[in-house]
Amino acid sequence: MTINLKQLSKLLKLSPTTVSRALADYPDVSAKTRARVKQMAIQQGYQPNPVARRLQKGKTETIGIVITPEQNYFSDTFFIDLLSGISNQITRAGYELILGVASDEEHEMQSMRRMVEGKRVDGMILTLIREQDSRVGYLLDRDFPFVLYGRTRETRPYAFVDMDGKQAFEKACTYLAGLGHRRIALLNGEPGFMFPVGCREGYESGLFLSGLELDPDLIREWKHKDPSQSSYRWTLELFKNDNPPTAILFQTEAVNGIFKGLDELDLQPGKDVALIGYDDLEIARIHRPSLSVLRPQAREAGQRVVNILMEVIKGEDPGKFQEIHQVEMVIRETSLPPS
Amino acid sequence: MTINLKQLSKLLKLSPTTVSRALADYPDVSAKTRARVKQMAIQQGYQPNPVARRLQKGKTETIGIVITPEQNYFSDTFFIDLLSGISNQITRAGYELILGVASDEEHEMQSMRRMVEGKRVDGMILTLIREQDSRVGYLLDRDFPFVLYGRTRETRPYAFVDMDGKQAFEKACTYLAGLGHRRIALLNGEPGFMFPVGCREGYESGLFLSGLELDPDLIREWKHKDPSQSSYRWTLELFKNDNPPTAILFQTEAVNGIFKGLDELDLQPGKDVALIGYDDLEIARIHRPSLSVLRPQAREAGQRVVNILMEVIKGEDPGKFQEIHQVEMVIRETSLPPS
DNA sequence: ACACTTTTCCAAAACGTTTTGGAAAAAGGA
DNA sequence: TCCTTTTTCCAAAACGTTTTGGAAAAGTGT
Repeated sequence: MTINLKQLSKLLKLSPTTVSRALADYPDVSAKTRARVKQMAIQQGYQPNPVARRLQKGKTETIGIVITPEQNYFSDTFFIDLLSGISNQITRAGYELILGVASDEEHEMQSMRRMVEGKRVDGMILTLIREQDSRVGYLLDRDFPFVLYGRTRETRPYAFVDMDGKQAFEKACTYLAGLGHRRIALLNGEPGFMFPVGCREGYESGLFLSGLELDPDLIREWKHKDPSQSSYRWTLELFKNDNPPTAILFQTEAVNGIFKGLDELDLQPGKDVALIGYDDLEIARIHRPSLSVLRPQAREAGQRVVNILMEVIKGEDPGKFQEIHQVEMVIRETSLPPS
Repeated sequence: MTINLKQLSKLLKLSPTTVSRALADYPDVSAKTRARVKQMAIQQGYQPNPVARRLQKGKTETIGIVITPEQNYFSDTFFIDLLSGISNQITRAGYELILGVASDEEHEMQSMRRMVEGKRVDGMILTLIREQDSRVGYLLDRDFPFVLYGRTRETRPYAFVDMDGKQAFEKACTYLAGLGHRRIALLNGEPGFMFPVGCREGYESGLFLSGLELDPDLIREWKHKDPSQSSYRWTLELFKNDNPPTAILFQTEAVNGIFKGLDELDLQPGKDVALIGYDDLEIARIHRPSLSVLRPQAREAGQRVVNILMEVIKGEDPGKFQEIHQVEMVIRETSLPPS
């Protein structure tokens, strides 16, 4: 069951060299012996020891990722889809995915340093990127392969895959304006992180394209640590306004607080206030009325991240890989014209 | 930055042997040279190459885990807490955690086999255990180290850490009965998985201890794939009963459906129907009224799982490690006497 | 000064692969 | 047949550690 190369080669009366090369389809081994070797390998259940191969090849065949639960990472189906795409693609490449779980920014860095400086990975995948992200500088400084899911403020070239949050929010905003909405609010993600930046740009651009004024009173942010709580409070405040909104754009993650706030104000989602969320979580589909959403293709993005990282590890110029993926809009029941 | 043992030993004018042993605190190297070696190692930023060490030691220093997103794994803060405990303890031991993401039972097995037969891990951690779980038989058959979070139906001894779901539901049930509830319903997890078994046992035992009759009409199950949808429907059915319940026990994961159902029936949670959920998720804390819950200590459990796995890997008898952890009850606002 | 013990160090082997640099065998060309 | 080319194989080295089994040096007691 746990036969190794030497034993296998003895069984075949061949040298380990030839067996190794036969299995790797080198041209300098005859078709006949190659077939014989492969058959015996299968019969004996031979699997090359990955640790030995890694040592010889000078690669760990391993990719690292660090997640931070406190930032509400996993309440989001979106992230598990991303992770699923990442994991499957890594497996397909014969690599391993090692996971770190860090409670805060400091431990996040610490976990990454262990992987990088401890020679435990060939490359890193970074998610939930901040506007100023020390991880990016760290990796660029030591020329270590990595790919971002997201973007950051950094002048040096680096590889990333990002969703076009700007275009998505612009689309949602003009759509609502097209329905006749004139007061559109934005409940945006926590400042400091990068993804709300695009959302806001798209929102502003959408307003502009629709000939609407931007009203700072209609913009709020929710906290990562408790999306529901903060969005609940912001929703209540929003409607204290003399001239309250008739529509809200937001990240779906924060929807529970909005629903709760609207409920308390006796406003019906979809009827009294139009809603479009960013991310197609379970709650969006099962809620009545069902929630119109912007739907990023997380799985596909995860696969792209891995494919790009493999290229970067091979030595390709990271600056060549900067992808911005389109986001689909799914119209359901909460995006009606104003009443 | 990436100095190796040979170079370091040359710098110190010592043999690699001595340097290696100095760093590992062997007694056969003098205190003076040990200090000298350690200082130089730090100064040069020497980190032993883990791949080389693994090859020599014949260990991968790696633990595997496979998760399945479709079973709604991550909507549950509980699981990320468990994973957090696991990850941190593994890091503390100098090991790595490799993650597989599988879409279904078949890929779950496939992912595990790759890890085990491909010699990629020293041990496995299994979660979300089924009553008949092929993974357990597979690992027992080849005598491969593993620890379950949960239990299964298997006569051979194996190591596990489990929550005392039975005791928890018994406690919750007798508590509600003590408040005067006579009709207590159970909305339980999907059959086939092991954890609902304990919940039901505890429920039945709690009824018995309180002198209450068991009414099969008050028991329902929700589906893993869409907890909210199925629990919503069951809730509606539950109250079609001539003699409807005044209290419901359930896994917190399914709470959204219950809230929605009660809302539709114009029943107020906590007031018209007492509720106690299993798992202290975010929604339980932020909902108004806040949800009374049974709170398992997921983080601690994760740490125990790892510590036990390390012992099993060392060769200890797995049968010695069978832990059942108590579950705390947190009384909030949804566990009042019947009105 | 001698034998004996303890301390301190190290050369060589081992872990299981892949790669390098040939060498032997077979095939091809005259 | 003999020389050349191509095909097929393999011995040895290498990857960077840890462990094994001493050997040299230093200390101890007489």
